[in-house]
Amino acid sequence: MPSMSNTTVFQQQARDRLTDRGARITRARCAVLAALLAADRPLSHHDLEQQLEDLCDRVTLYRVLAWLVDENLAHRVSGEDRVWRFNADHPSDHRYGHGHAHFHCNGCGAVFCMDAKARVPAVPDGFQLEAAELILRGLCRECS
Amino acid sequence: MPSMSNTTVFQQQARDRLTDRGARITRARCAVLAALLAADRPLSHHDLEQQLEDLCDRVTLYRVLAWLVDENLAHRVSGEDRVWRFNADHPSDHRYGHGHAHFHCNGCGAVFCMDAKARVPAVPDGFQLEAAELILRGLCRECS
DNA sequence: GGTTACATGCCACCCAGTTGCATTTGCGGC
DNA sequence: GCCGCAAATGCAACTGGGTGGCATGTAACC
Repeated sequence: MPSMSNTTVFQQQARDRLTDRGARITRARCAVLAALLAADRPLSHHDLEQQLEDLCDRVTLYRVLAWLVDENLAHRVSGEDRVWRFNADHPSDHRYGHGHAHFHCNGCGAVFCMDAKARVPAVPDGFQLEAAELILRGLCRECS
Repeated sequence: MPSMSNTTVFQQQARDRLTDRGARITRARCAVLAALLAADRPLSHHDLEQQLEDLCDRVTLYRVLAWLVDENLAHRVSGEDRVWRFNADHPSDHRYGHGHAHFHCNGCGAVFCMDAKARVPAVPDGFQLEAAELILRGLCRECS
């Protein structure tokens, strides 16, 4: 990736993902997916709203995010602060495995993806386990 | 506990806890704490509101719950549905250890406490780990 | 270029939780 | 038993994340 700006790289990646899906290429989808791909941690609706300025409506942003999750292009992390954060799924480079742990910073509220995975325990009879999620809490680099 | 109804037992337990703390005994606190003690799983604000009918105001309920958490008489579980659920802490019988796993039912949304505990992994340099939480998802007995 | 189904913008709304403030109430002291 | 006061409660209005409905705009196929 020579003189191409990072932004453009992610924009292109985003477009490629969308065309792979046979989905409609729209400004909002490209921008949101590119932002998620570029981010090193899950972004909240609020984060994205700021980053994208008024590229699209608040509601559209919600809908695009929901759509991305639906299409398995992103996944949703629910935080202690009752806001959802979104991560682009990286199928090519599996930076983090599926069901990887999330670190929630008690200081700034940010969420980070970790390599660690949840070890799946046994559950009582009658319960059907489908997924396990490991949540870590503490202070991130900035807040320590 | 002979002819004493369960309700009364928990009411008494609740009163005892409050007096231990040297805290003021109020109708709302007794009722809420008793309800939590009697429950076999974390209760949401909504659950409690229904159960207590109009024993107290919506806001008071929020305040009592916050106070109980503050006093370490209860703890809070955050669910996927963005509502908080509350569990009485059982210090005498440690039914569940601290930091025990929670099972979230994808069917009815209920949350259950489990014996299993999170295994604490290593975190990257600069991060300070304070707590680990294990979330299990699937179907509960009723929903399977 | 024209058509059409899908995406978007705008509106008003819902729901969980909070804040401010006036009123009530538990409880220790008389 | 009664008083006084701090603590708890009730009420009303508010906040903030998220949703639903519907008219308009637009990507993609022809």
